Amino acid sequence: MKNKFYITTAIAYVNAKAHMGHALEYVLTDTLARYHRLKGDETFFLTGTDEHGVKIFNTATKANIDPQAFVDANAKAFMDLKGLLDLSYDDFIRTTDRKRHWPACQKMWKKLVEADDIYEKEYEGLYCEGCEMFMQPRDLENGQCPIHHKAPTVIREKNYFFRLSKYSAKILELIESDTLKIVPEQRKHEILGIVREGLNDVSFSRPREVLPWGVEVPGDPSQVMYVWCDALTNYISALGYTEESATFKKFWPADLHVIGKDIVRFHAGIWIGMLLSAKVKLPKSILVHGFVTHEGQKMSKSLGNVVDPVELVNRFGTDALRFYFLREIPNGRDGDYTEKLFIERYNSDLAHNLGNLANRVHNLVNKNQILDFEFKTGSEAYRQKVDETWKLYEESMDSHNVHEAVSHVWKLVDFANKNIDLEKPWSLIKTDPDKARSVLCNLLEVIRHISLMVEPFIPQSSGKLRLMLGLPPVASFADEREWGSVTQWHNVGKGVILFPLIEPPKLEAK
RNA sequence: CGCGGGGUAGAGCAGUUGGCAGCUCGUCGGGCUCAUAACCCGGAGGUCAUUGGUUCGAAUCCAAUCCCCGCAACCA
Repeated sequence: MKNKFYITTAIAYVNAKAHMGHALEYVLTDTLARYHRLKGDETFFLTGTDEHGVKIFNTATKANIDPQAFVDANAKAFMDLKGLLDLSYDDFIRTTDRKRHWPACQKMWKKLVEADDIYEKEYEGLYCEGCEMFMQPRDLENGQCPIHHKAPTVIREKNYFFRLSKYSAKILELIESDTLKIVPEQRKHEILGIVREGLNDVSFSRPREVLPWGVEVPGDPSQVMYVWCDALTNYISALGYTEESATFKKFWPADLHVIGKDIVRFHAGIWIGMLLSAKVKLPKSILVHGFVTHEGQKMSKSLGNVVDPVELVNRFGTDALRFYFLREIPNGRDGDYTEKLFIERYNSDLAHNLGNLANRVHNLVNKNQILDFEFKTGSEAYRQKVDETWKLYEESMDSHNVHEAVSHVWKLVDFANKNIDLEKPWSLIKTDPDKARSVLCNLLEVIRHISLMVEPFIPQSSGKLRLMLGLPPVASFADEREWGSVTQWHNVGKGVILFPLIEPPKLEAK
């Protein structure tokens, strides 16, 4: 019996290019998807783009570009990340997809109407023309917009509202009981606090004059769906919610939504409310990640300290960036990026610990012409360490704690480095070749296990490692998870430099 | 008294059924020489924010205080 695993990222708003936060989310999600695939779960990994809204419409028209052409170009930049970050998603959904996405949104809307959860309301708000958005009275300074120093105008408009308040108590219960699991725990507390105060009904549509770029409300061409019913529905529209396709039936509900800490309330609140109302099954859990700061500061255009993930990949490579995110950023918390730390982590963990380990073992095997040998039983101590690592690794990965899983694997790398030093195969070669052979076998075997465990983190490097070992790429854990499951070492390659050292930046560069 | 998170070695962090304070990086000393000036071993470095309490014993439980950071309707 095969388990299924459906995992999603949030869809990216395409009015700007991808930043570190997107990259972090994609890498984290990709790693979990890869893990589940190797584990044998039938896995579906979805990502996509959010392409509607006033902001995008205005940016495009100001630049004299057709909105669709504008989002096409921007969405492409996000799709290009697949290669750059080595992402393994199965599908990419765009909210401007009129064939797949729009009908699903409209079906969702109709379901909400059927449940009597959509009602019409005259909305009155303070609108700042400069900001092009509604403002809350508490945001104003002396009745004026603090940015544009102009009094906002009072605008009245017709909106459809979604009766989210009706589901407030139910949602609270779902989160408290972990029926909808929110990890890490810290984020669960945060959202519980918000839900306990009671969720309010939310505006679900706006007049077409103010929101011309979006999905039409069924039965009322004068109204366009506001972001919620449009964007959140992507998680099911891509699977084929509209026609209740086989894919939809197989993969929904989602096993895991991976999102940033700023949108927890929408996923744990509005999205769940919508599904309850439409009588669609609920996602099982939500994994919340933090933001990426730069030298301890929030990245922002105004501070001019934005780090471009694409540039980092070009400079240091895909796996270097993937590894940094996974190794350095603890579950759910904000992570800091500094170039110094990035290079340090890479040089120390990847180059010196893992890369050098693989290199020295392979060179010992090659130099001493013991390329072709058979693996007997191996050392009990090594076997135990590997088994123990697998257990911890799986525990961490199964609870979506990738950061912890990485650190377990690196303890195994340390173990190997320590033992090669204790057993000194380079001198055993001269005194006791058989013993040397068996030591090297144990080490190769450990490296093989490492190549399996790191595949979800750094797939390219895992592939190179396998090539060195003379083994095919990792296909699944099941085939190779046991100690000693590879018995013949015929094609052990030469030691190559897996991770070339990165020169630390010159001081004057700063 | 809005809600939530946190204050542990130079930096970044672990550490709740209370029991001699740990990890990574950096730093200092030693070892090894198979390897990417890598790897291994050892040392130095902390009044665990403050104050009081419970206890044979508290980073860990309780009370109070100080400080930092998120969130409070549409920026991952």
